[in-house]
This record gives sequence, C-alpha cells and structure tokens, in this order.
Amino acid sequence: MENSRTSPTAHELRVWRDFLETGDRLRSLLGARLQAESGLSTGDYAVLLALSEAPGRRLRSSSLADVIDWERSRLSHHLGRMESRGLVAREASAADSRGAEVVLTPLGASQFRRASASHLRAVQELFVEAFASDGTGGSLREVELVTRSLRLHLADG
Amino acid sequence: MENSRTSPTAHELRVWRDFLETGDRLRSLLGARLQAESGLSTGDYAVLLALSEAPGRRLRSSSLADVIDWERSRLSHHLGRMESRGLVAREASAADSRGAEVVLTPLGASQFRRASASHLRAVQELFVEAFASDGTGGSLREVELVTRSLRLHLADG
DNA sequence: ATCTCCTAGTTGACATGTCAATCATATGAG
DNA sequence: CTCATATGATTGACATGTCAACTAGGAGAT
Repeated sequence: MENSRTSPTAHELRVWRDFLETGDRLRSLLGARLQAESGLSTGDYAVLLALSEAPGRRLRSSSLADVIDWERSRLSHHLGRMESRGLVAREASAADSRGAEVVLTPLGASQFRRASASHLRAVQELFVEAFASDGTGGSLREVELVTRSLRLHLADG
Repeated sequence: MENSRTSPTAHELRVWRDFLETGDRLRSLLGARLQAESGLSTGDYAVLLALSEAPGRRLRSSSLADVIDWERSRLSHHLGRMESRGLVAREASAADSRGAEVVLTPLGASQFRRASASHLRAVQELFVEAFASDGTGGSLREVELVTRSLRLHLADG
C-alpha cells in the first residue's frame, strides 16, 4: 500500500473544514450561553472550575496554569481582572516567597456554582444530546474513539 | 426508556472535556505552525482563502464576513491590519457606494500560496494521519459521522 | 558570603475580538 | 421630492491573548 501523501484529498479537506467549523460553532454557542446566564466568560469558568476542584480551593499560580494549560502571563492578566471583580484573591505563598496562591473567594464559589448548573445543562443539550438520537449519526462512543486517535497522534508528533 | 437527563454523567463530561481540549490543542498546533512557516495568522488565512476562492479574487466586505462567519466589525478591524501589510486592498463598490470591495493583492496571493502548501501539509500530518492508522481508533468516516451529528443538532437548537 | 543560574510571577507593548455608537448611503412611503 | 428607516461599513472603548522584558527570590558551586 503506497500511502503517506503530503496533502489531504478534497474529501479529507472537507471533513477537516466541517470538523473545524462545527467545533467553533459549538464553543461559541456554549460561551455565549454561559456569558448570558452567569456573566462569566469561558476563561473565568476554567479558572473557577480548577480552583473549586483543588484541595482547599486554592492553587499555586503556576499549578493553576498547568491545570488549565494557559501561559503564565495570560493567567496573570486574567487573575488581575478576576481579582478586581472579587472572584478570586491572591495571597503570598508560605513555602516560597516568590510564589502566589490563588484562592477562590466565597463570591467566586457561589458564582461558579450557579454558572456550573446552567453550563452543565448546556453541555447536555448542545453536545451530549447530539449523539443521543437514533442510529443514523455518530454516537458518544465514536466521539471517544475519534478524540482518542487525535489525542494520541498529537501527543508524540 | 426514560432519558432526557438535565446534566451529563461523569463519563459524558469526561468525553466532552477531552473533545474540547483535543480540539483546542489541534487548533493551537496548526496555528503556531502556520504562523511560524508563513507569518500568517489563522485569521489572515481564512480571509485570504475566501478571497482566493472568490470570482475575480474580490468580495464585498459583507459577503466576505458571511463566508468566513465573522462579525463585520471584526472583519473591518482585521482588514485594516491586513491592508497595512499589503495583503489586501479595499476599493469602493461600483454598484453600491456604501459598499467596499476587498481585493486580493499580488502580494497577498503569493503569501497565501506559500502558506497554503505548508498548511495543507500540516492538516495532513496533524489531522488526517491521526485516523490513517490501524483499526484501534477512530477513522475519518467516524469523524464525518460525529461532525454531522453535531452540525445537524446545532442547526435547529 | 558571593557568584551564577534557575524559577515564579508580573508588566508593558501590541495583536486580536466584542459591543455599541456613528456615518454615509440606499430605499420605500407619502 | 422628502422624510423615516434600513443597510454597509467603520470607529472607539474596552476585554482578552501573546510575546519579550523585567523583578524578585531560591539553590548550588566555590
């Protein structure tokens, strides 16, 4: 079998563009709903989610950056904005006086809880239910397979 | 069958998060490559692609916005930046003097051709080849099914 | 201690995205 | 024709993201 072409075929390219556009559309719908129903951006949500799952609802700034896979400067800017809205607070680290600990404030926690309920509903409606129908389209199992192939492929290359 | 839950199960949520993260990762890798190999952002690429596929390599500004699904103000800002780099030009429309036509410049066309070759290679390597392997993971056919389910689901809801 | 190098985090400049307001030009009702 | 309104596009203010430079504090060698 001679394969390993250097460019996609027209069909592969169409699949790619559809995949890309559909993903964009899904993100944008979910983001808009989140914003409308809770006043939080998807960035805010990612930060609050990571903090709310962390022991003590606090994380070192760089661990937080690792967890949500953001550049540190991006996180720093974003935390500044969130801090000014009272969603998180920054405290000096006891262990390493260079470090900062990011703490979820009560306000942040309560906003996150409200947002979370509505966001999970939206994920259910817009994502999960897309695969719940009859047998004509893809199933959640197929989403898993596709995602896994991609994830593994990107891990090394 | 009682279904129609209001929130995803833990498993569905994991599938969703993986799907989201993997998509982000793929976009970010492709974008970084494009930038490194051609000096164009993915936004630049979308604009140049739409123009290069248009008859006469020109489009009314609002048609262009429709084609690439951008807000008009976003497009306007972006065209300003691209114009100052000499990639596109804006001309008054003959038919409607409110309108502007966006034209691909020779420089824009040549940059796009160079970028396109390398970008297609990247799509092949990072996306298509993820599904070319043995039978353990997802195939391109499954990507199509999954995408189609999502696209149809998002179209009405 | 002091030197060098490493790590944590912030900052500033600038690119990009969104939203609401604006401007100029159509377009249709009278 | 003239007015009210709709449309095409730009603008300005501001949120967000990236990159490179910077500050400050550890950690190891001598």
